[in-house]
Amino acid sequence: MQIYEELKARGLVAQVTSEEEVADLLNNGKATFYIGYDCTADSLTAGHFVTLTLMKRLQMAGNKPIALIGGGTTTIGDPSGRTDMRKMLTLEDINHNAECFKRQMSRFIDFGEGPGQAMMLNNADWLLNLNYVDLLREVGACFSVNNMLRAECYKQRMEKGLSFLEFNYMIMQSYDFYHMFQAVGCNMQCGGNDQWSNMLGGTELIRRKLGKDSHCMTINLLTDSQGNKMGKTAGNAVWLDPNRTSPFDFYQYWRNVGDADVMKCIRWLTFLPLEEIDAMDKWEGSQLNRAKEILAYELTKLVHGGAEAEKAQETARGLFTGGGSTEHMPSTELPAARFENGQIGAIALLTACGLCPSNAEARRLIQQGGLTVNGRKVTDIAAAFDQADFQGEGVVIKKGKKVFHRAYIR
RNA sequence: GGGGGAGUUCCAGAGCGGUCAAAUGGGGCAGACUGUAAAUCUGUUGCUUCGGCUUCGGUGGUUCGAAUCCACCCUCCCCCA
Repeated sequence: MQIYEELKARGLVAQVTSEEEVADLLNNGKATFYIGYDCTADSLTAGHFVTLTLMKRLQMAGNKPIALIGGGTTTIGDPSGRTDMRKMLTLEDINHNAECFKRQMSRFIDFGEGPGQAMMLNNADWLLNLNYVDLLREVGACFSVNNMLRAECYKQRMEKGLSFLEFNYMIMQSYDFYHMFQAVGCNMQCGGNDQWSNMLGGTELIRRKLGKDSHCMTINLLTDSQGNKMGKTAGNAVWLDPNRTSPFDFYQYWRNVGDADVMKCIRWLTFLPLEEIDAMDKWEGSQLNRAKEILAYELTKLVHGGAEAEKAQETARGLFTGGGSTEHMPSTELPAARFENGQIGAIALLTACGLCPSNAEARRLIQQGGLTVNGRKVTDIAAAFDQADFQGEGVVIKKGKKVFHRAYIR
């Protein structure tokens, strides 16, 4: 099976400009494609992960990837599918974030000078020096405001308001494609399906200015069976940076996906062969727990490496099925100052470990029976623990049913 | 430029001088049930040294007392140009 057919079989492909031509490019290693990443935070998220795996798959099939860091476009902010305007970032923040992205991507993607190796570019290099009038004359004439306003991605903003700044995002993105088409022979753009209209802007611009064809392919957005975006917990992203989302928490996120979503995730995100996945398709009921383990393990391995994946799996098994080690669960070293007369109160312990943001919430948690320390349920908000207990391995705090944390002192 | 409307706690959205830390729904968290799933049910959901303290776009003002009234400002929406 060739790569394009495999992508389809995995259910990834959403839209393509021309199925025939895109398949030809990709299957024969003729594509030099780019995927853009706006650096609005200092870490990539699980949301970006889907496109990163796409990049890797296409690279493995012999195509040349360009990871485009949006150092320039981030200064504008993509309004696609958003109901509010993004916070404006300073140039320093953006540069810092771009550096972080670069480091993370290098874990998956093979960058270098060779023919199949990936390039990394930053659109700040060409966007930031554009001259307004020149730009208007060069590309402004190629865009129809009428069409732009009709674009699906602005739909929500037509009610809530769309600033001119953000409206220009599409033009900047189109310019990127146009620029790279000429500068580095980039003939294809890939991205999430929410980017479709922005992406078409680029092919249109290239056709108008240069009379040449270029292509786009979007992949489906990763949503659960309810239609909610995946890769978020309580509105917070699941990060790829181990300091933001520990490998254990990352593992747990995927270990906990719903029954209805496991196989889809495995198909989309892992690199397991399709035959193997098809065989798992028959699993049902509690058997799916095995599939969830596979999913969590495979993804953790991709993002954090095999050693971390082993640790996370071992820790999770230990915690949920008894025994096992507590060594690799997220932990906090308590400073001696948190202890008073050699003790720390239950509420202070929860806030010190970042398990509860306020004393009130910690108190509530305890009163509602959601705290277990070293296997013993704590229901007294005045409970206190001896400093000596935190020596060595420390104590294991369990918040609710699934959040484990270790607190220790040196 | 002219006219009309709106900004409320994580989100949506009530409240329109005291009984408002603010209805209701969603989301979150916790409990029960379970398979570390889903669905369902229950509780909870500003902070606090539990005396209080700070919230209803911003700044001032009226009042014993304001999310609620007034002035100005900011932001957004709609209609006309």
